[in-house]
Amino acid sequence: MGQVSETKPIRDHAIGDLARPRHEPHSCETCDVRSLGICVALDPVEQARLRTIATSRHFSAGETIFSAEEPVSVIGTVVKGAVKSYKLLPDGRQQVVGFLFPGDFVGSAIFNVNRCFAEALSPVELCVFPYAPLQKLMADIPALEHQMLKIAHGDLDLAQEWMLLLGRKTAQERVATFLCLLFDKARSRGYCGAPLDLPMNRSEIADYLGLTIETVSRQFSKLKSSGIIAVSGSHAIEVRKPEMLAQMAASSD
Amino acid sequence: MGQVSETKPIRDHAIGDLARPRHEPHSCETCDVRSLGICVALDPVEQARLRTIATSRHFSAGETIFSAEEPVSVIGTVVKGAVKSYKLLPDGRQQVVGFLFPGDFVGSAIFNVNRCFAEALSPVELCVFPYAPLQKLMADIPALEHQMLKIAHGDLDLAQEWMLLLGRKTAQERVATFLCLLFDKARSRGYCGAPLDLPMNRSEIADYLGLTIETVSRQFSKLKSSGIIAVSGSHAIEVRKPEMLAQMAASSD
DNA sequence: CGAACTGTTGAATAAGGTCAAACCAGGTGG
DNA sequence: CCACCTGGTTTGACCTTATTCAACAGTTCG
Repeated sequence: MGQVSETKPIRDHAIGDLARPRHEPHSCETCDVRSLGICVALDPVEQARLRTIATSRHFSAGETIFSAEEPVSVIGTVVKGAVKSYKLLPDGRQQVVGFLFPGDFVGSAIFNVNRCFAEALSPVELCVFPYAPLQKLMADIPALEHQMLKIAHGDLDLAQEWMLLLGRKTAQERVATFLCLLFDKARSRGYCGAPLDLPMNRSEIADYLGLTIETVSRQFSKLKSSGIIAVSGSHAIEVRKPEMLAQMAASSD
Repeated sequence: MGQVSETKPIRDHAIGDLARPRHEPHSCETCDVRSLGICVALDPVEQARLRTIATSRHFSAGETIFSAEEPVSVIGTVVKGAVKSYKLLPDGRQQVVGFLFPGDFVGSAIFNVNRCFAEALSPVELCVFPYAPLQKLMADIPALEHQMLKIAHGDLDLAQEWMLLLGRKTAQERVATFLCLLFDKARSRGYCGAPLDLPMNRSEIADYLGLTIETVSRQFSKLKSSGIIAVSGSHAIEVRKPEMLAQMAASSD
């Protein structure tokens, strides 16, 4: 062991954080992710209050959104793009603890120091809530805090499900589980049948699954040659036999 | 891979659940774990309200407290003993997602179906809150819900830290991290210097660390022969060189 | 068009798993 | 009180899976 996946080659320019303009968020009425995440649970009045503190922030692909051990700077909902959340070992070994998509919540409203890193995988738009005002709103709006609790428990269950994957599944099962997860997520958000778009590269998949890029690549090749998936250009994947994939996810072959 | 640790040999008699008497909890004033868990955040009046719905339940060593996929039956605080929380794969492979000690919260107040299993490792006393009344209290007492949120975020961070361990650490680092965790926990609760008591067996440690019993045993032997720990009877461990252990936890050797 | 990545494939290696035997401690019963 | 049994634990020999190392192919972009 000791698989160090070279941490970020070029795409890291977390400078200009102060200079970056903070826009008003796009109107909540037209927001794509209003039906997801934090807003679902709020009535229109509460939603309006939340909106008064919200700002929109953009991050370019590869940019660090926040780092572990630093004071919490960003809390909010992903509106566009994809984010990876990860932890590091002193020697650089990396574990991705989650990929976040539109509607997902990023950052912790509870701790005041970040426990993990977050990086934009593609151009990302975030609907951000500043720390102190959010605290106040959480204290004021029970539905908001309750929704946060729901999200936290969902995340916890997902993390524990991933512990099962990392601790007990084979490489084949891990890759199958990963693709199933993406497939199901896409389907639940109105997947039309077109190939899935993987916003992360092989190295990031490997760091999510506790494997090396080579092993991930080999497993993809296997799935491809058995006709379960079709790959075009390594970032677009079409799931041809979802049932077989689901079956492989739990019991190897 | 495919390490199946024989699931519970004899110690499982989850019968008599209905017949089991539910006692009034011991007085909160004398409760050992009042300063931990859910109660810390509450003022005396709130604590009293929580007490009115609390009952005390006992489980014998090896008894199943609840099972995944079943309606939530038990939510509460561990008062005495130790609990393991775990997930299973269809073929019986097991991943322990957490060991719970006095003061820790067991069960989810958010889902209505259990996402994992819980089993008593030793005779356990739980301070249990029935589902519906707890929901009501959570809605009524903001401090209670906020405390739950804090706990959930703490658990989430721990789970993600464990993902890092399971995905990226070597066997040696895993065992060292595990012992450090127990050692730190013991110290934070007034550890006197006596040997640590491990309420779980090697198989359960293995299922927590994503290893086999043999590997765990070998790593223990290594630590023993290098004088970092001293073992007496396989359930009592004395940490002789905490600094070295801590160092091994992050970077192998 | 070529440099620089990113991804794929192959061969060799090592970490940890599997299988099996020995060991040990705690409980039982003579 | 001690021999015996039994389940958990340790240790050893061997094997498998995934990693490592290395070469090659495909993309992307200046």
